[in-house]
Amino acid sequence: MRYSRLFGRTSKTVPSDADSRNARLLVQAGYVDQLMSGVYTYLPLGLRSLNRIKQVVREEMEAIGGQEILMPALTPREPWATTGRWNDPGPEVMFRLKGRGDKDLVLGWTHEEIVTPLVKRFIRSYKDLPVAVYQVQDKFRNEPRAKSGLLRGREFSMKDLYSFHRNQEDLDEFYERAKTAYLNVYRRCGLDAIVTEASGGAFSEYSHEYQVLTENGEDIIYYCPKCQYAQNREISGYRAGDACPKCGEAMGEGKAIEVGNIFRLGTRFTDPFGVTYSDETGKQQPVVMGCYGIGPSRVMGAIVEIHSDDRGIIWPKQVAPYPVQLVLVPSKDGEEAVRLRETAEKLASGLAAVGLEPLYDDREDVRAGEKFADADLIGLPVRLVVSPKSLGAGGVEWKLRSGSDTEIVPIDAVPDRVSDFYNLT
RNA sequence: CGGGGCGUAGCGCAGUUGGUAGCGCGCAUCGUUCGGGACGAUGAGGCCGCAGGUUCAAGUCCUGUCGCCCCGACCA
Repeated sequence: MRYSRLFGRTSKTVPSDADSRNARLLVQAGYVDQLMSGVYTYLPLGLRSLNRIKQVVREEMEAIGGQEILMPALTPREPWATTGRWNDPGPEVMFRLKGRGDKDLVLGWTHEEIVTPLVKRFIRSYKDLPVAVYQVQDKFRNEPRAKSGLLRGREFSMKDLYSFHRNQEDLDEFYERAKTAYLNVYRRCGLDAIVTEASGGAFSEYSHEYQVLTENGEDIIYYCPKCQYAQNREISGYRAGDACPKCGEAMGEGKAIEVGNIFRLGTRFTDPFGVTYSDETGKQQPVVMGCYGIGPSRVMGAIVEIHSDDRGIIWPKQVAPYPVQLVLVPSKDGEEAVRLRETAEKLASGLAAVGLEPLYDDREDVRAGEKFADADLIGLPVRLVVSPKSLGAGGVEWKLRSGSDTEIVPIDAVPDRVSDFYNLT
């Protein structure tokens, strides 16, 4: 992608209302644009990162047998009335609107009420179980107070997976696999998530939240630095320094952002919709259910909160919008300028040819300093510089965003070098 | 929903006791610069959030309203 043609731009200043770190950096670097409180447009760079996060999520969901579907965001009142959620939580959370004929409609804020009747249509026998379906979709929640950039929006991206089982044991077994899959997602996204016991609502003793420690978090958790056991303060009687119940180590207290939540729902939703199956004896049995949520947009915000410095974002490899920022440093010497440009163009297409299309800063009228500042702000993991200096030294300059060392790499060796860097993961 | 702050050019801001709007950045053109956000010159860009009111006259005073941010309460 030629930077000169990229829709969206970096800015030296940032809107005064973008106060959280992720909002400030993502707006300043041209990843997102705020439409209203808690609602953002994803610009090309932002959408690419968001899509890469979603891709990681999809791969891990598929790995545990999840099958992707897409349910509507526009839903009718009836199923919400069936489960009682039309009135509780009601309009405090739901966006409601009227359709033709004064019909009550709800914008999807979660999808148990939609997926459960859906699954009922296809479940007859124990042979149809277990089944797990998921979707990646924008959710709408009428937050009393949207805040902190992508961390708490009124429209936000959500992956919600629902699993259906013949009994509690089967749910438990799947639940454990989901727990692991979730940790894989966060690890691949560069987040160090802690599985945290949290309120289970009416359905189970606990749910599990995935919490990432950061000063900008909204939750307080107590966690064991040794064995990683953790509880959310909302259910916890612990205090900082208390002995971990699992290993005895002193527990820590920290602010954290919740990047996922998994629940054993039991028959909370399958009962009201009458979802049953025939067991081996032909007897009808209730279907047991679990649900599992990750917010890719919130994950994106959390990544920026954590992986950034005073100059900009520092993307983890897996979720960077492009693998490489290729910087062409302009030259005053006409002949040399042509040579530099040819080298950079060739390198850009060479990288693209092996699936590593760079963000290529081809701007002619911008000085090196500004290009470097933009590269730091945008935060791609690898920066390659084609300049009189680098060519004089026999190649292009290689630098990681996360470090300060530079080295000269021969031009022909660059695609392999970048490729190796990304294959390590 | 309580408390607080703020709405003036794309962004950041100034605007005095009321007299019809300015600075910086950015943008356009030209020249000089050229590896860490350069400099000079010229220029374009405004429903002063919106609606009422007071006044000869409102960015400025009054009332209302909408929006944004922060702290609470609540929540993936």
